[in-house]
Order: sequence, then structure tokens, then C-alpha cells
Amino acid sequence: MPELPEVETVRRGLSRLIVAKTIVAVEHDHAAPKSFPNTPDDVARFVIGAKISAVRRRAKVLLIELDSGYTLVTHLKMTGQLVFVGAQRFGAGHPNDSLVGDLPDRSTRVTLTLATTTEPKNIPHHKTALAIGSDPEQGRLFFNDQRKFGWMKLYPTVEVPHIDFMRRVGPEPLDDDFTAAVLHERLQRRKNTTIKAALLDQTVLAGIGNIYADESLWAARIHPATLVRDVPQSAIARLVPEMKSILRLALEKGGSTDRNYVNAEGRKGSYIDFARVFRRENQPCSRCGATIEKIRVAGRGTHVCGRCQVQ
DNA sequence: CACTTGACCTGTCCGC
DNA sequence: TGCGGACAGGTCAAGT
Repeated sequence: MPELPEVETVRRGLSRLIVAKTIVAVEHDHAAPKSFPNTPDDVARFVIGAKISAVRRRAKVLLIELDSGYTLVTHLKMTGQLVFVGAQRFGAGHPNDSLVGDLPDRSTRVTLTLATTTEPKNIPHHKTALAIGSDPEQGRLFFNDQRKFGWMKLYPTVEVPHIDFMRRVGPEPLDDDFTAAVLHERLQRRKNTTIKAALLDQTVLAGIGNIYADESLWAARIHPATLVRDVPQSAIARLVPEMKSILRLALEKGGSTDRNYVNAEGRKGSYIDFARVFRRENQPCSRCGATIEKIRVAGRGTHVCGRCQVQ
């Protein structure tokens, strides 16, 4: 469920909370090796003692860039969370809009302990933790994931653009040069599938998942089950600006918390309160008053107004 | 190549 | 109250 607005919200939070901090220890759940597949040796050499230089995003992928020349590439998939807990908050209470209790919990896959330190990196390879002398621990970054679909993986930074997913992924919908003409062109390869399946295809465009596909198609009055070849260009011309404004509003609201999405501080997003169709089955359509239905399109639960979204 | 379906997981909800 | 099964959906692999 973390889609573009959720992942971007996490990125912004992490940018503020963890950049310029040094990773002094790494723990991970050995029972879930796919969550963090790197070897202890690589972790000791390229993660421990490295400083976080930037946090970037491409599509739904987060890139935690280290000054060691390596990047922690992270995909939250459906139930992943990246939550920073500052040292001052250990043992403190939790805010009302928080979804996470004391961490780590049983969903925790990876824990990065962070500190502010200027010590030179001279770390024996066999060490898994860096002695930091009197430098205070600044907090911990927890990668939690109930369903274990998500992962965090270390790549050389220069190789990140060559990862299969990165090479194939489509344009960012919020970029200024993403226009209806661009989407129309990208859709040519998926003429015989439904418009919803095409929007979910990350090689067509980046960052759209089930929530924002349904919301965008409602806004543009396009039925999700319409075949791409039957979607008129005028409808694509409506879709692109609607999608952009929905994604911008979702960013403003800190994303959508449907199940367990939280931002880098463990707090929920509130876009779902503004959603027009998502999770609103059996409620009246805010545009035409007909009852919103939940159907199945592209193998996904799909929310649609059967009256004002035309096929 | 285009397209669809199943697998990966665990927590929650529904019906019995 | 317990329990089996359906369901949730991002992406990749395998199938048609």
C-alpha cells in the first residue's frame, strides 16, 4: 500500500531525521533473510561506520545513500514501515495518531542504530558494531514489515540505476514533463489490457498503486475496466491533471493509512478521509449520488461509480 | 512480446 | 469461543 505519496512522505521524514547521522550498529532478523539479504561481511565493511548522505526516492523505492559508496535500497511493498525513534523518545509515550508501539516488535526486520559522530572510520572487518566513545546514540531506524514482502538491500550506489526495476520503471507522474501526451505514448504498449492494469504497471508510469489508480480514474470519469485502446485521448487529457492533483493532495495529507502505513515518525496519513471511492463501497458517489461499488479489475479490489465512470 | 495468474507472507474478518 | 478460509495488494516468475 505504500504508493508514491506514502513513500515520498517517508522520504521527507527520513531526510530530516537521519541524514548526516552515522550508522553504528545493524541488527536484522535472520529468520527472514529475504528482508535483508546482505552478508555480515558486507554490512561490516560498507554499512557500519558509514554516514547517511541522502535519502532519495524513485517510484516506490527508497534509496538511503551512504558515504561509503553504497546505498540501502528499500521497498516497503505492502506492510513495510521505516520508523525513526529518537533516543529521547525511548520509553516515552506515543502520540494518538501513532500506529506503532514500542520498537522493536515482532514485525521488525532490520534495526539501524544511528549516532552523530565525527570519528574517522577505521573499523576492523570482523566488528559488527562501532565503538563511538562518548558520542551519544541519536536514535534507531526500524524497518518493520508484517508480511515480509518488503526488503532492504545494499548495492553499490553506481549500480543502483542499473537494477532491473530502475531501468524499466516509467516516468514520475509529478514531474513537470509528465504530460497527457507522455502517458498516451507510454500506454501504447498496453493497448489490450484494462486502464487500471496499465496504471498499476510500474513500467508505464511510476508510483501508482491501488488507492491512487481508483481515485484518479474516478476523478477522470473513466471506468477502470475500460480497455486502454477504448480510452479516448480526451479522457487521458483529463486523467493526467487529476492524477497530479490527487497525488499532491495526498502528499499534503501525509499519504493514506488504510491498514498500517505510517511515516518516518510512526504517524498515520489522512488522505483516506478525502478519498472519493477508495474504501467507500456502498456509499453514495459524491458526484452523482449513485452507489459506489467494489468490483474486481486486474485482480484487485476496485472501487467505482458505475454511473458516472463510463466504459 | 503481451497479458494473466500464482506465489510470496501474516493479520484480520466473516461465517459456522 | 475457536477455526477454516477468504481477503488485503506490490512485484516478479511462470504460464498461456
